[in-house]
Amino acid sequence: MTNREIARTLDRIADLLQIKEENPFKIAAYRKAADSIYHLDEDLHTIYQHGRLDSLPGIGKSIRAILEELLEKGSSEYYESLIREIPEGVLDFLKIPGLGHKTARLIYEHLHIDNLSDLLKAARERKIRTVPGLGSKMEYNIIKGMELFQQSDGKVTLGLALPVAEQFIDYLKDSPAVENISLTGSIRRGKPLVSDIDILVASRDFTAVKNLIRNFRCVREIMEEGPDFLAGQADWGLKFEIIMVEPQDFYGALAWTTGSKEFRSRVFTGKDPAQFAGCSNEEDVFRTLQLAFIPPEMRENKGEIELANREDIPELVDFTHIKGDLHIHSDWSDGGAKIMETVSQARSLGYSYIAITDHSKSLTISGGLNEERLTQQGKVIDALNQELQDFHILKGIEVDILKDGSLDFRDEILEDLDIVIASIHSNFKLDRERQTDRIIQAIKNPHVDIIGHLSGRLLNRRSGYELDLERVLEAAARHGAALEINSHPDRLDVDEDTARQAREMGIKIAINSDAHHREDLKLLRYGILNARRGWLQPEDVLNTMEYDNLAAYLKNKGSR
DNA sequence: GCCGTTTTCGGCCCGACTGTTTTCAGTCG
Repeated sequence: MTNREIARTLDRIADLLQIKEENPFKIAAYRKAADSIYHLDEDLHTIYQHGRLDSLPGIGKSIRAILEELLEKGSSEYYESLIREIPEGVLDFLKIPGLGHKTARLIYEHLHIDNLSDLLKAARERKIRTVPGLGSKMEYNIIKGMELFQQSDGKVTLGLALPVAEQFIDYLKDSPAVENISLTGSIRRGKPLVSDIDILVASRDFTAVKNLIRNFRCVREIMEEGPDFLAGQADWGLKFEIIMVEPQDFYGALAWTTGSKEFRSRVFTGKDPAQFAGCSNEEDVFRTLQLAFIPPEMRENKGEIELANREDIPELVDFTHIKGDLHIHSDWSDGGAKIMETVSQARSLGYSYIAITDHSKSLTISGGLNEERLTQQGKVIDALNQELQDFHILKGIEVDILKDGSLDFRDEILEDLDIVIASIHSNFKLDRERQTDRIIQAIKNPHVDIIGHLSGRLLNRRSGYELDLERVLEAAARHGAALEINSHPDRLDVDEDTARQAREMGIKIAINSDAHHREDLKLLRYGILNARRGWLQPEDVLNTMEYDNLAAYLKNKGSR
């Protein structure tokens, strides 16, 4: 089992205990342990083999025993015993927004429903209201929640699919039967939600490749097989398809399979695949097509083909352009890492600066900083900056935008900071007009440099709040506020279309990790994919600036 | 269930919103 799967099992234990109304602190202990394992940057198997499970925070005697069982056998007796009491299907109820553990238990006990489709049926038949304490609103809630589900159409986040896809590639690439290998399809284009993992393999021995795949530990089931492909289900229920081609056909096939349906039909219709035989890279393929090379993320038929015809494809931002990360939490609020741990991680990524932007006081659950703690933190950062060579820590805050659009700190406090991100973390359900006014008021504050995760969406879980995007972008452009691409793969917010529109309006974008743990800094890769899908170029992105330029830019912001 | 530069027992992030109440419990962030 991977770290993420083990973390998920612990989380499910916590959910089951919560449905059983066990001691809340015991539940919290399982959640903490799950979180701790989820954010490890080392394989739990390795830690176990070195006898270091005890050293992990939040792992004591009981949970360690469960981990050992999971690592050795892939299952846990404790977990099995819990799902004998509460069927696993009841856990799915929790995916419905507004339906929590208590309600899940009530529905299961009174109606004996243990799966989502029966739940939907009961809601439609108005049976939910027969449960004491539940009413028609919950029925509406369930029906609405299921709609969101069905909209996602079985798609999963890139954050879930990409690591598994990369495990496939790591596993296959070293085999002598595999001469070349690449992601392809929507996952290669970096779409935030993908329906499956597509991988293209160049080989002279398809049988050998198929056997490799069948024996891969991430593969659960082979569902379909053809002469040159194998499709099935991997860990997490992820669908995959491995396509095999002869080595000389690899790059032609790669270009052919990467683009969206619309892109492919415009670029490849009527073309003979044989004409790409022997291409030694994708640039060759595009040359044969008499087009400038189009980066995979752009291949959506949204105007890029016209640009390629004119040899006018822009240079897109990539990781090598990134000089720092401007949205990072530390253990001063709800982050898991000390500031210096984050600094060392940032340095290993080649950055020359970071901004520490913890939560502000209203977000009590996340340990938001009050004025006093913020000042203390500022002094600590000043001292660290004295010691650091060739690296800078910006003093910042992710300040809450309150319900009325005012900020959680007075201007005099914000003024002293190097960088201010303003974000919404409450009152998601204001009407469009009020929500828009609220954000615009924050944008107008001269100390606000960046608006964090503008839409508030959580992919596959929650749609964003009601907003008049046009008005917000106009205000951002007028007042010189930047927008964030929050790189967390569950957010990717702003989305690619908004990023592209912002770019066209001259609004700067900051590609931020919103890291809460050391290794979360690496989530920036998702934000960069999103930025590239929005056609962003290095000069559009705030954190491609060298430190001195950025510092000057931020300093001038207030006077613009 | 975990943890301890006060502690091996007694603590452990909390406040707002909402729907279902008939004075509050459940959910969320």
